[in-house]
Amino acid sequence: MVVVKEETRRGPWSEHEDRQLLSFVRMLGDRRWDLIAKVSGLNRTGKSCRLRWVNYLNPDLKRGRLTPQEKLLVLQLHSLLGNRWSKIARKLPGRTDNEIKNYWRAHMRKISKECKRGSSLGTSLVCDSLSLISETPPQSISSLAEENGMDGVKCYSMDLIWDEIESSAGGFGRGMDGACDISCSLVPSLSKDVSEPQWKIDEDELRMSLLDDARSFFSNFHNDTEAWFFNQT
DNA sequence: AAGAGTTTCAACCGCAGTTCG
DNA sequence: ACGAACTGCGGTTGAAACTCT
Repeated sequence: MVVVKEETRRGPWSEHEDRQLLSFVRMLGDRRWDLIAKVSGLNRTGKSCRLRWVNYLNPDLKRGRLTPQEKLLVLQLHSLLGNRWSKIARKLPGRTDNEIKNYWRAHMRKISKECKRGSSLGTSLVCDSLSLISETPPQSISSLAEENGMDGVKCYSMDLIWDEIESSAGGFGRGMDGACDISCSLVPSLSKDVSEPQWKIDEDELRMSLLDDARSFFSNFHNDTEAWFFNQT
């Protein structure tokens, strides 16, 4: 006799499954996912149930695109926390780590594409990202860092920042093949998240203009103040 | 109108950390 | 103290929706 083990269901959730999961989460809470998976008869893994709840069914979730304010906050927090999406998500009530991660990747893709094209939009997007980071008041960064248990973080003055840009770039990350890599340590996460040669632009000219644009951008915003950056060690 | 290219979003996977017996 | 089971996180993928040519 052959016992056929029913395959665990995968793929998109049906409305019926959603309703079922919802009612079991109400009964058992949103912690015991393996138990929920077993007793609900959903034939899904606990992991899958948790994910569906966290990313979709949880009534506390906000629907729709991130607002401009939320986008700014994501960029600021990412500059501080790196790819710790769940930590970033905790600062944006109603948003999930998945949502934020997706937004960040889309944002980076946009920048890299524009850079590839060599358009000024690419430059401005990069500057936007840099400015968002620097607009965060030092005090709030400090408190955020403390909250997240990041003691010993490194603060940068504007001078240091520019030193770093210029040195890391033998100009802007002059890579092995001489291409432009603006994902210098100034914005550490850029290089980590963008796969492929997405930051590579051939023209030295563009490299210098990016640098100039960024420099003038910063000088406009920071005549009187210093921006603070953190490096995780 | 249609096909190609791009973006968005939901879901899966593997791994690391935590809990429990 | 140890190992198994469970949970949470970050990276990745793929399908659907949307936009462009």
